[in-house]
Amino acid sequence: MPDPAVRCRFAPSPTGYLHLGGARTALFNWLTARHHGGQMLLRIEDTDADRSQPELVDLIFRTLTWLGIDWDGEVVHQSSRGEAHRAAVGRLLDEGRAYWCSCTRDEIDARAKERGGKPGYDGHCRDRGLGPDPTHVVRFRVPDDGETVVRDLIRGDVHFANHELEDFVVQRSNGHPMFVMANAVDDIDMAITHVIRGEDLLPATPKINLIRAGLGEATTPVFAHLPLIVNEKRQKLSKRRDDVAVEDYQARGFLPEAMRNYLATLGWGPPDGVEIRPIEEIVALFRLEDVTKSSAFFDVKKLEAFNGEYIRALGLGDFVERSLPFLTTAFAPGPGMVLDEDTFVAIAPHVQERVRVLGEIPEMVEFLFREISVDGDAWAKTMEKDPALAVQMLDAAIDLLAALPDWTATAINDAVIGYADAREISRKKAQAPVRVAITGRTVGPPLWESMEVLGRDRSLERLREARAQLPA
RNA sequence: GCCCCCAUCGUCUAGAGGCCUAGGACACCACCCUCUCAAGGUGGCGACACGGGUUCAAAUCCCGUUGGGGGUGCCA
Repeated sequence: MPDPAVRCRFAPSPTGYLHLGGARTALFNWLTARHHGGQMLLRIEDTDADRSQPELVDLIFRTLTWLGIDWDGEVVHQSSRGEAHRAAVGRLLDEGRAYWCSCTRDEIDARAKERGGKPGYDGHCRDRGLGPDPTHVVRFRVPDDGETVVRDLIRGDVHFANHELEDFVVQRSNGHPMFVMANAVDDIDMAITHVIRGEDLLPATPKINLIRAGLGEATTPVFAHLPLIVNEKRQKLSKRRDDVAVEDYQARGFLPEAMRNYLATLGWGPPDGVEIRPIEEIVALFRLEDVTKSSAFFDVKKLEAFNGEYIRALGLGDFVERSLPFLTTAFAPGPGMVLDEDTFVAIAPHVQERVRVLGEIPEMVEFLFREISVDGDAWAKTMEKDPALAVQMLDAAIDLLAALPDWTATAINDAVIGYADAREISRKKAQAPVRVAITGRTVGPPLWESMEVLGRDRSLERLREARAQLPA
């Protein structure tokens, strides 16, 4: 049911392009916000100055927009909230919830090794009464006893024993807040009601709740830790190993609505089982409570199937418009290259039902826009395997088509197929040499339509060229 | 090591104790259609990880085992 009080946020850190996992997180936040008629906010988590790149922020905005994920209000840049973060750390310090620490990583590790057992911080500086220093960090004093509970809409209550949590750093020695600190403070100030993010953040959540409580915040937001999107080895998608940049999928010719629709099925399914459907319906049906618990494999094959359906559902004009950028990229002006939009429009209906991604289009229609180079395998399979038949069909086609009164696909079909049928040559075999002569390939759009679009002169020219390369 | 999460066809999922002989989608296979390739149509293959409980009844609840994953930074 609608609840306009719902406030979600997507909080990427600009350390790279938008990746699949981030896009899915953004989408589920957006679906939740729109489902309830609440707010979808954006926050850039750029507290790690060394790793954040401002120019990547714009790319993230563009990619979200491409996916049709919009947001409300001003984007919050975490880097501009230093004052609020420092004030919060100060409050923790004043109230004895946090303390200054001078320990280096090496010292911490050395002590851990010495005492054996669990690695991690031992609370060495807890009661040393240290003050600010350019080399000191601030650590949160985690209670020794009790437990911290994370209420998660997807996973139920998750319990963490406080003694398992070490005194974690909330402020770096350079004065910048750590992720959990900035995250907790900003979520409070932005009045976030639903924190929807990847499951990898679940172990950090008790720290955030501890900070909230330490800051005197009586409530916690509703958490929803989404199942991870994994690769074929069932590992979390990684930028190094896997193809995760959403921009790359855009460049390959995936439609944003197909991508968005597919992403919605990763960890969620509509009650009626209808997977491919308008986003409005998904918004209406989506419920965080229904999100799956286990990780989901990103299956490009299935994405392609979705994309193919979306492409076929496009109106012709829309299809052409979306295809053009891929054609102009592939068919950059040059010698022997003429990209004629009308020509593409003529063949487009046949192309539309044959591609799964728009990036496949140039290869399929290349023969219309420049001189062909016959594929070696194609030539061998059709011309060299049965030269007699190839010669017969090519000669027949040249004669019949030169004399054809009307240059239409139907007329071409009747002439060539009529010839083949009369001589009991299988249609499949009869068209093969002609196809290779015309397109240079064994597969492609319907041949007769292709020839109609190519035109009589160019078609005959190619047939004669191919014929010339075969024995007399 | 320790903490946490997860476990239904190859994959994404439906399933909230009897509607399950476990449904759908993608993939795969076969056939039909057909000028190639697609698209479309029809059919097929294919799963409740294992072991204990609870119950008249368990894919569904509980416990354990096994397996997988995530986390364990002055990254986020």
